[in-house]
Amino acid sequence: MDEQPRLMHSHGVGMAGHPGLAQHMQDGTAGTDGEGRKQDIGDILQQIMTITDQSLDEAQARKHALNCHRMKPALFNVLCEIKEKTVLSIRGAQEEEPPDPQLMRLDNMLLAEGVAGPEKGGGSAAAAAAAAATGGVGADNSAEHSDYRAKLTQIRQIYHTELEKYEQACNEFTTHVMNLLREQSRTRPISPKEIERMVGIIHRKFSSIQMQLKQSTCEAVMILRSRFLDARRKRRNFNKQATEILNEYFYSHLSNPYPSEEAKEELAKKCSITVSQVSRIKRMSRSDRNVSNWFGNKRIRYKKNIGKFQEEANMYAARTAVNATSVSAHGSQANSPSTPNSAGSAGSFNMSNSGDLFMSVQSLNGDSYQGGQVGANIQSQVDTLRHVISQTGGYSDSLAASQMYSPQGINTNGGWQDAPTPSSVTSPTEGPGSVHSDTSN
DNA sequence: TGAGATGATTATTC
DNA sequence: GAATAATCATCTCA
Repeated sequence: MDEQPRLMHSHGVGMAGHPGLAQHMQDGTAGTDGEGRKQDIGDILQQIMTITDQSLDEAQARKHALNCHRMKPALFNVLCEIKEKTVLSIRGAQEEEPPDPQLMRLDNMLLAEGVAGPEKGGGSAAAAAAAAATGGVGADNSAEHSDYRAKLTQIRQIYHTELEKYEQACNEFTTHVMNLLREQSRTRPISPKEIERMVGIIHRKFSSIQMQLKQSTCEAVMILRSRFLDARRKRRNFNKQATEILNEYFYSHLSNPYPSEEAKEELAKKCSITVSQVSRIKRMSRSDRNVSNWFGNKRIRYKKNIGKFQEEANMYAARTAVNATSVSAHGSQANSPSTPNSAGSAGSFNMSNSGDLFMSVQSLNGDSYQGGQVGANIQSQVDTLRHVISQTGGYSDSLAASQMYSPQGINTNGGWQDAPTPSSVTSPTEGPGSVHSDTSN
Protein backbone atom coordinates (compact mmCIF):
# COMPACT_ATOMS: atom_id res chain seq x y z
CA MET A 1 0.00 0.00 0.00
CA ASP A 2 2.96 2.31 0.31
CA GLU A 3 3.66 2.09 -3.38
CA GLN A 4 2.39 5.51 -4.28
CA PRO A 5 4.60 7.59 -1.98
CA ARG A 6 7.63 5.54 -2.95
CA LEU A 7 6.93 5.97 -6.59
CA MET A 8 6.48 9.59 -6.34
CA HIS A 9 9.52 10.14 -4.21
CA SER A 10 11.83 7.85 -5.99
CA HIS A 11 11.19 9.45 -9.32
CA GLY A 12 11.01 12.91 -7.99
CA VAL A 13 7.90 13.75 -9.89
CA GLY A 14 5.97 16.69 -8.59
CA MET A 15 2.28 16.57 -9.24
CA ALA A 16 1.84 20.26 -9.39
CA GLY A 17 3.84 20.42 -12.54
CA HIS A 18 2.24 17.38 -14.14
CA PRO A 19 0.44 18.22 -17.35
CA GLY A 20 -2.38 15.80 -16.66
CA LEU A 21 -3.19 17.35 -13.39
CA ALA A 22 -2.65 20.85 -14.73
CA GLN A 23 -5.08 20.19 -17.52
CA HIS A 24 -7.52 18.65 -15.18
CA MET A 25 -7.36 21.73 -13.05
CA GLN A 26 -7.68 24.04 -15.99
CA ASP A 27 -10.87 22.27 -16.97
CA GLY A 28 -12.37 23.83 -13.93
CA THR A 29 -12.90 20.61 -12.12
CA ALA A 30 -10.35 21.61 -9.51
CA GLY A 31 -10.05 24.63 -7.35
CA THR A 32 -10.16 28.06 -8.80
CA ASP A 33 -7.24 29.77 -7.18
CA GLY A 34 -3.62 28.63 -7.11
CA GLU A 35 -3.22 28.73 -3.36
CA GLY A 36 -6.27 26.57 -2.81
CA ARG A 37 -5.01 24.01 -5.29
CA LYS A 38 -1.65 23.77 -3.62
CA GLN A 39 -3.33 23.35 -0.28
CA ASP A 40 -5.52 20.52 -1.62
CA ILE A 41 -2.63 18.65 -3.14
CA GLY A 42 -0.55 19.09 -0.05
CA ASP A 43 -3.37 17.67 2.04
CA ILE A 44 -3.79 14.65 -0.14
CA LEU A 45 -0.11 13.93 -0.23
CA GLN A 46 0.12 14.26 3.50
CA GLN A 47 -2.76 11.86 3.97
CA ILE A 48 -1.23 9.35 1.63
CA MET A 49 2.15 9.59 3.30
CA THR A 50 0.78 8.97 6.73
CA ILE A 51 -1.83 6.40 5.86
CA THR A 52 0.37 3.50 6.93
CA ASP A 53 0.95 5.02 10.34
CA GLN A 54 -2.70 4.90 11.16
CA SER A 55 -4.85 2.23 12.69
CA LEU A 56 -7.07 0.15 10.47
CA ASP A 57 -10.25 2.03 11.35
CA GLU A 58 -8.54 5.31 10.90
CA ALA A 59 -7.05 4.20 7.60
CA GLN A 60 -10.43 3.00 6.37
CA ALA A 61 -11.95 6.33 7.24
CA ARG A 62 -9.13 8.16 5.52
CA LYS A 63 -9.42 5.90 2.54
CA HIS A 64 -13.07 6.67 2.26
CA ALA A 65 -12.35 10.36 2.60
CA LEU A 66 -9.71 10.13 -0.07
CA ASN A 67 -12.00 8.31 -2.42
CA CYS A 68 -14.57 10.97 -2.00
CA HIS A 69 -12.10 13.78 -2.35
CA ARG A 70 -12.78 16.08 -5.29
CA MET A 71 -9.18 15.81 -6.41
CA LYS A 72 -9.09 12.04 -6.36
CA PRO A 73 -9.80 11.39 -10.08
CA ALA A 74 -7.13 13.83 -11.17
CA LEU A 75 -4.62 12.38 -8.75
CA PHE A 76 -5.43 8.87 -9.89
CA ASN A 77 -4.89 9.80 -13.51
CA VAL A 78 -1.58 11.40 -12.77
CA LEU A 79 -0.32 8.46 -10.75
CA CYS A 80 -1.36 6.09 -13.49
CA GLU A 81 0.44 8.11 -16.10
CA ILE A 82 3.58 8.27 -14.01
CA LYS A 83 3.45 4.55 -13.48
CA GLU A 84 2.92 3.91 -17.15
CA LYS A 85 5.88 6.03 -18.05
CA THR A 86 8.24 4.57 -15.51
CA VAL A 87 7.35 0.92 -15.09
CA LEU A 88 5.82 0.00 -18.40
CA SER A 89 8.52 1.66 -20.43
CA ILE A 90 11.07 -0.61 -18.75
CA ARG A 91 9.10 -3.75 -19.44
CA GLY A 92 7.68 -2.75 -22.76
CA ALA A 93 10.60 -3.96 -24.79
CA GLN A 94 10.52 -7.41 -23.20
CA GLU A 95 6.92 -8.10 -23.97
CA GLU A 96 7.06 -8.42 -27.71
CA GLU A 97 8.14 -12.03 -27.92
CA PRO A 98 8.25 -13.98 -31.15
CA PRO A 99 6.22 -17.20 -31.22
CA ASP A 100 8.05 -19.99 -29.45
CA PRO A 101 9.55 -22.32 -32.11
CA GLN A 102 9.34 -25.30 -29.78
CA LEU A 103 5.68 -24.67 -29.20
CA MET A 104 5.17 -24.41 -32.94
CA ARG A 105 6.93 -27.72 -33.45
CA LEU A 106 4.77 -29.37 -30.82
CA ASP A 107 1.63 -27.91 -32.36
CA ASN A 108 2.65 -29.12 -35.80
CA MET A 109 3.37 -32.59 -34.56
CA LEU A 110 0.09 -32.84 -32.68
CA LEU A 111 -1.71 -31.68 -35.80
CA ALA A 112 0.13 -34.18 -37.97
CA GLU A 113 -0.65 -37.02 -35.58
CA GLY A 114 -4.28 -36.04 -35.53
CA VAL A 115 -4.24 -35.29 -31.80
CA ALA A 116 -4.75 -31.57 -32.10
CA GLY A 117 -6.97 -29.89 -34.65
CA PRO A 118 -10.06 -31.36 -36.26
CA GLU A 119 -10.54 -35.05 -35.76
CA LYS A 120 -9.64 -36.97 -38.88
CA GLY A 121 -10.33 -40.57 -38.14
CA GLY A 122 -8.31 -40.81 -34.98
CA GLY A 123 -4.95 -40.69 -36.69
CA SER A 124 -5.83 -43.27 -39.28
CA ALA A 125 -3.35 -41.69 -41.62
CA ALA A 126 -0.61 -42.13 -39.08
CA ALA A 127 -1.76 -45.66 -38.42
CA ALA A 128 -1.71 -46.41 -42.10
CA ALA A 129 1.74 -44.94 -42.45
CA ALA A 130 2.95 -46.95 -39.51
CA ALA A 131 1.36 -50.05 -40.93
CA ALA A 132 3.04 -49.46 -44.25
CA ALA A 133 6.34 -49.17 -42.49
CA THR A 134 5.84 -52.50 -40.81
CA GLY A 135 4.86 -54.11 -44.06
CA GLY A 136 1.83 -55.34 -42.33
CA VAL A 137 -0.18 -58.35 -43.18
CA GLY A 138 -3.81 -57.80 -44.02
CA ALA A 139 -6.13 -59.01 -41.32
CA ASP A 140 -3.63 -58.81 -38.52
CA ASN A 141 -2.99 -55.23 -39.36
CA SER A 142 -6.58 -54.14 -39.33
CA ALA A 143 -6.82 -55.34 -35.74
CA GLU A 144 -3.65 -53.50 -34.88
CA HIS A 145 -4.86 -50.44 -36.71
CA SER A 146 -7.97 -50.32 -34.60
CA ASP A 147 -5.86 -50.85 -31.51
CA TYR A 148 -3.55 -48.03 -32.56
CA ARG A 149 -6.48 -45.79 -33.39
CA ALA A 150 -8.17 -46.56 -30.09
CA LYS A 151 -5.06 -45.64 -28.15
CA LEU A 152 -4.53 -42.51 -30.18
CA THR A 153 -8.12 -41.51 -29.59
CA GLN A 154 -7.56 -42.07 -25.90
CA ILE A 155 -4.53 -39.80 -25.97
CA ARG A 156 -6.50 -37.24 -27.95
CA GLN A 157 -9.33 -37.29 -25.44
CA ILE A 158 -7.00 -36.89 -22.48
CA TYR A 159 -5.20 -34.09 -24.26
CA HIS A 160 -8.39 -32.20 -25.01
CA THR A 161 -9.79 -32.73 -21.54
CA GLU A 162 -6.63 -31.43 -19.94
CA LEU A 163 -6.45 -28.55 -22.39
CA GLU A 164 -10.01 -27.62 -21.61
CA LYS A 165 -9.24 -27.75 -17.89
CA TYR A 166 -6.22 -25.50 -18.31
CA GLU A 167 -8.18 -23.04 -20.41
CA GLN A 168 -10.97 -22.96 -17.88
CA ALA A 169 -8.53 -22.47 -15.03
CA CYS A 170 -6.77 -19.77 -17.01
CA ASN A 171 -10.02 -17.91 -17.67
CA GLU A 172 -11.13 -18.21 -14.07
CA PHE A 173 -7.82 -17.01 -12.77
CA THR A 174 -7.69 -14.14 -15.27
CA THR A 175 -11.17 -13.02 -14.31
CA HIS A 176 -10.27 -13.25 -10.67
CA VAL A 177 -7.09 -11.20 -11.10
CA MET A 178 -8.88 -8.63 -13.24
CA ASN A 179 -11.56 -8.19 -10.61
CA LEU A 180 -8.95 -7.91 -7.94
CA LEU A 181 -7.00 -5.31 -9.87
CA ARG A 182 -10.13 -3.35 -10.64
CA GLU A 183 -10.95 -3.42 -6.98
CA GLN A 184 -7.47 -2.33 -6.07
CA SER A 185 -7.55 0.41 -8.66
CA ARG A 186 -9.81 2.23 -6.28
CA THR A 187 -6.92 2.64 -3.89
CA ARG A 188 -3.82 2.50 -6.05
CA PRO A 189 -3.01 3.58 -9.56
CA ILE A 190 -3.79 0.65 -11.80
CA SER A 191 -4.67 1.55 -15.34
CA PRO A 192 -6.61 -0.67 -17.76
CA LYS A 193 -3.40 -1.04 -19.70
CA GLU A 194 -1.71 -2.53 -16.68
CA ILE A 195 -4.58 -4.92 -16.14
CA GLU A 196 -4.20 -5.95 -19.76
CA ARG A 197 -0.52 -6.54 -19.22
CA MET A 198 -1.23 -8.64 -16.17
CA VAL A 199 -3.67 -10.73 -18.20
CA GLY A 200 -0.92 -11.24 -20.75
CA ILE A 201 1.45 -12.46 -18.04
CA ILE A 202 -1.15 -14.91 -16.76
CA HIS A 203 -1.76 -16.21 -20.25
CA ARG A 204 1.93 -16.73 -20.79
CA LYS A 205 2.20 -18.70 -17.57
CA PHE A 206 -0.67 -20.89 -18.63
CA SER A 207 0.86 -21.31 -22.08
CA SER A 208 3.97 -22.75 -20.53
CA ILE A 209 1.78 -25.24 -18.68
CA GLN A 210 0.05 -26.00 -21.97
CA MET A 211 3.40 -26.57 -23.58
CA GLN A 212 4.23 -29.15 -20.96
CA LEU A 213 0.93 -30.83 -21.67
CA LYS A 214 1.69 -30.81 -25.39
CA GLN A 215 5.13 -32.20 -24.75
CA SER A 216 3.77 -35.07 -22.67
CA THR A 217 1.17 -35.78 -25.34
CA CYS A 218 3.81 -35.85 -28.04
CA GLU A 219 5.88 -38.25 -25.97
CA ALA A 220 2.88 -40.52 -25.49
CA VAL A 221 2.22 -40.53 -29.23
CA MET A 222 5.85 -41.29 -29.98
CA ILE A 223 5.86 -44.21 -27.56
CA LEU A 224 2.64 -45.51 -29.09
CA ARG A 225 4.10 -45.21 -32.55
CA SER A 226 7.37 -46.84 -31.69
CA ARG A 227 5.52 -49.75 -30.14
CA PHE A 228 3.33 -50.05 -33.18
CA LEU A 229 6.30 -49.88 -35.47
CA ASP A 230 8.46 -52.28 -33.55
CA ALA A 231 8.35 -55.31 -35.77
CA ARG A 232 9.74 -57.60 -33.14
CA ARG A 233 6.85 -56.97 -30.86
CA LYS A 234 4.38 -57.98 -33.51
CA ARG A 235 6.08 -61.11 -34.72
CA ARG A 236 3.56 -63.55 -36.08
CA ASN A 237 4.21 -67.14 -36.91
CA PHE A 238 3.65 -67.95 -40.53
CA ASN A 239 0.56 -69.97 -41.14
CA LYS A 240 0.79 -73.69 -41.70
CA GLN A 241 0.44 -73.47 -45.46
CA ALA A 242 3.25 -70.96 -45.71
CA THR A 243 5.53 -73.10 -43.59
CA GLU A 244 4.72 -76.11 -45.69
CA ILE A 245 5.48 -74.29 -48.91
CA LEU A 246 8.78 -73.08 -47.56
CA ASN A 247 9.66 -76.48 -46.16
CA GLU A 248 8.77 -78.18 -49.42
CA TYR A 249 11.09 -75.85 -51.22
CA PHE A 250 13.79 -76.22 -48.63
CA TYR A 251 13.80 -79.99 -48.64
CA SER A 252 13.45 -80.22 -52.37
CA HIS A 253 16.48 -77.98 -52.74
CA LEU A 254 18.39 -79.36 -49.82
CA SER A 255 21.62 -79.62 -51.69
CA ASN A 256 21.54 -75.93 -52.28
CA PRO A 257 18.81 -74.25 -50.26
CA TYR A 258 19.50 -70.76 -51.52
CA PRO A 259 16.51 -69.51 -53.46
CA SER A 260 17.15 -66.81 -55.99
CA GLU A 261 15.55 -63.41 -55.61
CA GLU A 262 12.86 -64.44 -58.08
CA ALA A 263 12.26 -67.63 -56.17
CA LYS A 264 11.99 -65.70 -52.94
CA GLU A 265 9.46 -63.37 -54.46
CA GLU A 266 7.48 -66.26 -55.82
CA LEU A 267 7.62 -68.05 -52.49
CA ALA A 268 6.56 -64.92 -50.70
CA LYS A 269 3.56 -64.63 -52.98
CA LYS A 270 2.66 -68.25 -52.56
CA CYS A 271 3.01 -67.98 -48.81
CA SER A 272 0.74 -64.95 -48.73
CA ILE A 273 3.41 -62.94 -47.06
CA THR A 274 1.81 -60.14 -48.90
CA VAL A 275 3.35 -56.77 -48.65
CA SER A 276 4.62 -54.32 -51.15
CA GLN A 277 6.43 -52.25 -48.60
CA VAL A 278 10.02 -51.64 -49.60
CA SER A 279 12.36 -52.46 -46.80
CA ARG A 280 13.95 -49.56 -45.01
CA ILE A 281 17.19 -51.39 -44.62
CA LYS A 282 17.80 -52.95 -47.94
CA ARG A 283 16.10 -52.55 -51.22
CA MET A 284 14.41 -55.83 -50.67
CA SER A 285 10.73 -56.15 -50.11
CA ARG A 286 9.70 -57.15 -46.65
CA SER A 287 8.18 -60.33 -47.95
CA ASP A 288 11.48 -61.28 -49.50
CA ARG A 289 13.16 -60.51 -46.26
CA ASN A 290 10.70 -62.78 -44.49
CA VAL A 291 11.59 -65.54 -46.88
CA SER A 292 15.28 -64.80 -46.51
CA ASN A 293 14.97 -64.84 -42.76
CA TRP A 294 13.12 -68.09 -42.93
CA PHE A 295 15.73 -69.74 -45.12
CA GLY A 296 18.54 -68.29 -43.06
CA ASN A 297 17.04 -69.61 -39.87
CA LYS A 298 16.15 -72.89 -41.47
CA ARG A 299 19.63 -73.50 -42.84
CA ILE A 300 21.28 -72.74 -39.55
CA ARG A 301 18.88 -74.70 -37.42
CA TYR A 302 18.86 -77.58 -39.81
CA LYS A 303 22.63 -77.71 -39.86
CA LYS A 304 22.84 -77.47 -36.10
CA ASN A 305 20.49 -80.31 -35.52
CA ILE A 306 20.14 -82.48 -38.56
CA GLY A 307 18.82 -85.38 -36.60
CA LYS A 308 15.90 -83.42 -35.37
CA PHE A 309 14.87 -82.46 -38.88
CA GLN A 310 15.13 -85.94 -40.33
CA GLU A 311 11.56 -86.82 -39.66
CA GLU A 312 10.41 -83.62 -41.23
CA ALA A 313 12.61 -84.24 -44.21
CA ASN A 314 11.20 -87.72 -44.63
CA MET A 315 7.69 -86.44 -44.44
CA TYR A 316 8.24 -83.88 -47.14
CA ALA A 317 10.10 -86.42 -49.22
CA ALA A 318 7.19 -88.78 -49.06
CA ARG A 319 4.72 -86.08 -49.87
CA THR A 320 6.72 -84.83 -52.77
CA ALA A 321 7.12 -88.30 -54.10
CA VAL A 322 3.39 -88.91 -53.92
CA ASN A 323 2.70 -85.65 -55.66
CA ALA A 324 5.29 -86.34 -58.24
CA THR A 325 3.80 -89.69 -59.03
CA SER A 326 0.29 -88.43 -59.34
CA VAL A 327 1.31 -85.45 -61.44
CA SER A 328 3.51 -87.54 -63.62
CA ALA A 329 0.66 -89.89 -64.25
CA HIS A 330 -1.54 -86.99 -65.28
CA GLY A 331 1.27 -85.40 -67.14
CA SER A 332 1.94 -88.47 -69.19
CA GLN A 333 -1.65 -88.50 -70.27
CA ALA A 334 -1.96 -84.83 -71.04
CA ASN A 335 1.63 -84.26 -71.93
CA SER A 336 1.05 -80.58 -71.77
CA PRO A 337 3.79 -78.02 -71.10
CA SER A 338 1.46 -76.24 -68.80
CA THR A 339 1.25 -79.30 -66.64
CA PRO A 340 3.60 -79.14 -63.71
CA ASN A 341 6.69 -81.08 -64.18
CA SER A 342 7.45 -84.12 -62.14
CA ALA A 343 9.15 -83.78 -58.86
CA GLY A 344 11.89 -85.95 -60.13
CA SER A 345 12.88 -83.54 -62.79
CA ALA A 346 15.41 -80.92 -62.08
CA GLY A 347 14.22 -78.38 -59.63
CA SER A 348 10.59 -79.31 -59.87
CA PHE A 349 8.47 -78.41 -56.97
CA ASN A 350 5.01 -79.71 -56.76
CA MET A 351 2.30 -78.53 -54.46
CA SER A 352 -0.53 -80.15 -56.34
CA ASN A 353 -1.88 -81.73 -53.20
CA SER A 354 -2.74 -78.33 -51.91
CA GLY A 355 -4.77 -77.24 -54.87
CA ASP A 356 -4.09 -73.65 -55.68
CA LEU A 357 -0.84 -73.84 -53.89
CA PHE A 358 0.70 -75.63 -56.76
CA MET A 359 3.97 -74.08 -57.64
CA SER A 360 6.55 -74.93 -60.16
CA VAL A 361 10.01 -74.38 -58.90
CA GLN A 362 11.18 -74.54 -62.42
CA SER A 363 9.83 -71.12 -62.90
CA LEU A 364 11.31 -70.07 -59.63
CA ASN A 365 14.71 -71.20 -60.62
CA GLY A 366 14.42 -69.97 -64.12
CA ASP A 367 14.85 -73.44 -65.50
CA SER A 368 13.15 -74.30 -68.69
CA TYR A 369 10.38 -76.77 -68.75
CA GLN A 370 11.30 -80.15 -70.09
CA GLY A 371 8.10 -81.86 -70.80
CA GLY A 372 9.84 -84.85 -72.25
CA GLN A 373 11.22 -85.80 -68.92
CA VAL A 374 7.83 -86.36 -67.47
CA GLY A 375 7.24 -89.78 -68.83
CA ALA A 376 10.79 -90.87 -68.36
CA ASN A 377 10.74 -90.02 -64.73
CA ILE A 378 7.58 -91.81 -63.78
CA GLN A 379 9.22 -95.09 -63.07
CA SER A 380 12.03 -93.62 -61.05
CA GLN A 381 9.58 -91.58 -59.03
CA VAL A 382 7.52 -94.59 -58.30
CA ASP A 383 10.67 -96.34 -57.19
CA THR A 384 11.54 -93.46 -54.95
CA LEU A 385 8.12 -93.38 -53.50
CA ARG A 386 8.25 -97.07 -52.87
CA HIS A 387 11.53 -96.63 -51.16
CA VAL A 388 10.34 -93.78 -49.00
CA ILE A 389 7.25 -95.66 -48.01
CA SER A 390 9.37 -98.66 -47.22
CA GLN A 391 11.45 -96.54 -44.90
CA THR A 392 8.61 -94.93 -43.10
CA GLY A 393 6.12 -97.73 -43.28
CA GLY A 394 8.22 -100.60 -42.09
CA TYR A 395 9.10 -102.39 -45.27
CA SER A 396 11.70 -104.97 -44.57
CA ASP A 397 14.30 -102.90 -46.25
CA SER A 398 17.82 -103.32 -45.09
CA LEU A 399 18.13 -99.62 -44.37
CA ALA A 400 17.34 -98.22 -41.03
CA ALA A 401 14.89 -95.38 -40.97
CA SER A 402 17.61 -93.05 -39.91
CA GLN A 403 19.47 -93.85 -43.04
CA MET A 404 16.71 -92.92 -45.31
CA TYR A 405 17.53 -89.31 -45.21
CA SER A 406 21.05 -88.14 -45.20
CA PRO A 407 22.16 -84.55 -45.24
CA GLN A 408 24.27 -84.84 -48.28
CA GLY A 409 23.90 -81.22 -49.11
CA ILE A 410 26.17 -80.31 -46.26
CA ASN A 411 29.85 -80.74 -46.78
CA THR A 412 32.42 -81.61 -44.21
CA ASN A 413 33.03 -77.98 -43.40
CA GLY A 414 29.50 -77.61 -42.25
CA GLY A 415 28.54 -75.61 -45.26
CA TRP A 416 26.36 -76.54 -48.17
CA GLN A 417 28.13 -77.97 -51.17
CA ASP A 418 28.68 -75.48 -53.87
CA ALA A 419 28.25 -77.98 -56.60
CA PRO A 420 24.74 -79.18 -57.12
CA THR A 421 24.46 -82.71 -55.94
CA PRO A 422 21.68 -85.19 -55.96
CA SER A 423 20.09 -84.44 -52.77
CA SER A 424 19.10 -85.80 -49.56
CA VAL A 425 15.72 -87.37 -49.42
CA THR A 426 16.52 -90.04 -51.85
CA SER A 427 17.02 -93.65 -52.27
CA PRO A 428 20.38 -94.78 -50.98
CA THR A 429 21.46 -95.41 -54.50
CA GLU A 430 20.93 -91.82 -55.49
CA GLY A 431 19.70 -93.02 -58.79
CA PRO A 432 17.88 -91.03 -61.44
CA GLY A 433 14.74 -91.29 -59.44
CA SER A 434 16.02 -89.07 -56.73
CA VAL A 435 13.06 -87.07 -55.53
CA HIS A 436 15.02 -83.94 -54.76
CA SER A 437 17.76 -84.05 -57.21
CA ASP A 438 17.74 -80.28 -57.27
CA THR A 439 20.19 -80.17 -60.09
CA SER A 440 18.91 -76.80 -61.04
CA ASN A 441 20.84 -75.40 -58.18
C1' DT B 1 3.69 -70.75 -16.42
C1' DG B 2 7.81 -72.46 -18.35
C1' DA B 3 10.09 -74.68 -22.17
C1' DG B 4 10.62 -75.02 -26.79
C1' DA B 5 9.63 -73.10 -31.39
C1' DT B 6 10.11 -69.48 -34.42
C1' DG B 7 10.51 -64.97 -36.80
C1' DA B 8 13.47 -60.93 -36.63
C1' DT B 9 17.65 -58.38 -35.69
C1' DT B 10 22.51 -57.61 -35.22
C1' DA B 11 27.45 -58.32 -35.56
C1' DT B 12 30.75 -60.62 -38.09
C1' DT B 13 32.84 -62.85 -41.93
C1' DC B 14 33.84 -63.62 -46.60
C1' DG C 1 25.92 -57.60 -50.22
C1' DA C 2 24.75 -62.10 -48.76
C1' DA C 3 25.37 -65.82 -45.42
C1' DT C 4 26.21 -67.19 -40.86
C1' DA C 5 25.93 -67.35 -35.92
C1' DA C 6 24.28 -65.51 -31.86
C1' DT C 7 20.73 -63.45 -29.69
C1' DC C 8 16.32 -61.27 -28.75
C1' DA C 9 11.36 -61.17 -28.43
C1' DT C 10 7.26 -63.26 -29.06
C1' DC C 11 4.25 -67.20 -29.82
C1' DT C 12 2.50 -71.79 -28.82
C1' DC C 13 1.46 -75.59 -26.23
C1' DA C 14 1.54 -78.93 -22.58
